[in-house]
Amino acid sequence: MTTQEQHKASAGPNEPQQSGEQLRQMLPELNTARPTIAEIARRAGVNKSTVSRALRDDPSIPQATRQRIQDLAAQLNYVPNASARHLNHARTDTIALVSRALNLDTGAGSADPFLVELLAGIADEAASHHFDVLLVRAEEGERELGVYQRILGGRHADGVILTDLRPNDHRLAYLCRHRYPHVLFGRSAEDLAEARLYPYPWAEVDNRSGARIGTEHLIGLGHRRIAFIGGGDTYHWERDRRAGYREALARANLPYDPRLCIPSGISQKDGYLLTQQLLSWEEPPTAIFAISDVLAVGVMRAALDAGVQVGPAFSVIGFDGLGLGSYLTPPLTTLRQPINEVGRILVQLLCAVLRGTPPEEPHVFLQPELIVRASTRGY
Amino acid sequence: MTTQEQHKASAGPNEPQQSGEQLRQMLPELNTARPTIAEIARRAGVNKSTVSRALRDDPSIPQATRQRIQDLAAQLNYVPNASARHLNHARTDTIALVSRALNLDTGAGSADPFLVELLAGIADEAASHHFDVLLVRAEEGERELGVYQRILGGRHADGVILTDLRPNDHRLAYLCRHRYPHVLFGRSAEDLAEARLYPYPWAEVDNRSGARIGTEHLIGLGHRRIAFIGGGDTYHWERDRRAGYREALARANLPYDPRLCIPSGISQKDGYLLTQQLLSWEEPPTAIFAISDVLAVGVMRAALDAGVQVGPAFSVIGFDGLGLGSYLTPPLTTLRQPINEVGRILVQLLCAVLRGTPPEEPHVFLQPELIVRASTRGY
DNA sequence: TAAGCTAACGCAACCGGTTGCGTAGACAAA
DNA sequence: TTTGTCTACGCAACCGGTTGCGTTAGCTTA
Repeated sequence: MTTQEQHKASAGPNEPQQSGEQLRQMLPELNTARPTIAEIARRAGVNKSTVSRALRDDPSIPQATRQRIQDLAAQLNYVPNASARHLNHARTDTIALVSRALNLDTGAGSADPFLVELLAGIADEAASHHFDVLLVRAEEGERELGVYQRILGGRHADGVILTDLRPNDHRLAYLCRHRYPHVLFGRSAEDLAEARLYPYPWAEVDNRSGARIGTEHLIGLGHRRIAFIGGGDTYHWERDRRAGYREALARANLPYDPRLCIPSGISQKDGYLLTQQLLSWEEPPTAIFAISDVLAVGVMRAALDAGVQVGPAFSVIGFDGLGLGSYLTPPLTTLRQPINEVGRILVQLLCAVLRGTPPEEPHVFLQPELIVRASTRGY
Repeated sequence: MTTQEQHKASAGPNEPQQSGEQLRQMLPELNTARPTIAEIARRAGVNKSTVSRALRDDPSIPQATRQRIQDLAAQLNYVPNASARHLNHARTDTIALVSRALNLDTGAGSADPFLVELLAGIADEAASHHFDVLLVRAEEGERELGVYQRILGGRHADGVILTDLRPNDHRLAYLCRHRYPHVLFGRSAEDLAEARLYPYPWAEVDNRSGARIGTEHLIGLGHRRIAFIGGGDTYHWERDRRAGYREALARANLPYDPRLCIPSGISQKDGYLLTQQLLSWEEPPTAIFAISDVLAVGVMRAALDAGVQVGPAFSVIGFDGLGLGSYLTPPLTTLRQPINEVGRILVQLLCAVLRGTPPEEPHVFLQPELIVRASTRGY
């Protein structure tokens, strides 16, 4: 319970007056007796197997009988029991998404806007493949692998989508060892010794190219002292974006100044504080590349508070393409990730693995799109 | 596929060169042969039933035997098959969340930031009750009820959480008729004829009180011509917020001017365009209550573009308490909804229903919290 | 030593579908 | 009438656990 005031329905306006006791008496028995195939068979005067076949439109059952049984089933509101079906087929037609963003204590502050977009893509594509989607919180430390054992070993799902990939991610070795079907959102095991033999597909947004393109955009505007704020060393996406930044500098023959490449947390507050520091330098940078839009928000607010006008002279660029970027003042230049698309593709790849027919091209790179707005271009 | 450029891994930098063909050969057989209880029984030289009991720490099995079997199971990496268990127990220990926000085409523009917070609360609480969470897209029209039939009738989940409640929501009657366990995020069937007999719990944020408090905040600042932008007539939350606005006016003996209460879509663009109109009036309102934070963003941008300073003289207030509100210029006064908390409570309520022991108080109102920022107060 | 009791475990049915195989019955051909 | 064929459907095992009840071995008690 939080400190939120919670009042009861009886105190609310115009609410029906129901106590828990009354409700307890009203609450119907749980509907435990749903019609089964055996029940339909009994009523139709045939064998279970005949019903099963009729419902699946097996041509060995004559059309008339089929129709009769189907009508009866519809009339009884029959729905096949998923567990029974799953048990037979040794499949559950379910895929799981494991995400850290579901944890309440990730320190990301408010919820990750990413996840919904990803989920929308996943849910949409999964539905069209007749798959259910299971949502699973990622655990950390000792219990991390236990999640996958429970979900895949226990057949809660047939396969799983991994996110938040790290270098030397030990989940990969574990999943391979147990032959648990999975796909990755994010680059795989290129740093594993057996990288070239890693057999599962992945899809990712090309973070390195995106960061390079963004940095080149700043360089093209004439900036020479470009700071890069953000990220730790934990996840691939952070490392890759930083690599893209350095790549752009190198291509432009600009020196890489480690003091300008600043590690940080992932909240807007980190962006705010670090930008304050940067602006207090004798010779501050003229542009800041924030590793995420959320960080960029803090960057821009710090500039605002310091009286620095964001635009061509002092440019800020973010990464992600979250909706909020266009509402900032000035609107934020950023690299938009096609998250929906990633979700769809991940499901397609995973379904292919589950069918045993991996796709022609198991490794999909999606290019982020540079969206130039006033935070670099001015009005 | 979008118009995004998609290139292949082989074109990416430093990527292992794997073709689909190679991968097809590498991809291990799906792990179909996981140990079963029968397998363990065979190896331990006992009966299936003994293994089953030993694994459940049944005291009728002597400690030594129990330990031996448990060790063997751990060594074989045994995980019980969920489908088999579910089939036995006539329970799946799974709850489903049905949400419109997962549809790609809801017209909401970018993804609903709500859902993640709600999901985080749900996932957290569900995990502590040992429940899985299934994510299901809401369908509309003809196929809407079919979703519930499939999920609950087919035993994909034991119960379901409904969102986006509407007046006369025919889903409620359907679920009651079939005795499908469910809880509501949002007010229930008070408009159903049998409202007082509706037996299922619900939890909701008190939208009416929130809107009233927000409006009273504006009135307290001296505003007399307060516009209310937003919402349609479809969902309870829209109607209730509007009702709260009117309630505050009535309590303050201010006239209700229908021209100031403007229906709209739910995107920031709607907020933008409607505010432009309002500002062009001969005698524009001095304050705007936007029905959601997203709309408020559009409102504030329109004011900015029109050269109207948002603050004490021209105040804007939103509703939701999304993280983005604090990043706006000026930061947005809003009513924060305790969404996480709602998620937790919904799960608690649903679990209670599934246990057959409904909670003492089945109807929970959570109060939104007024967060006053510079958009009404000034700097 | 036989009857009685309990601890320890096996047997088999069951959950709700699926499926390989067998067979009864209808009908045609010999 | 017998043999053969094909259609329409039944029988029973099976998926992987769970559970009520029965049985056996071992020990105590009369």
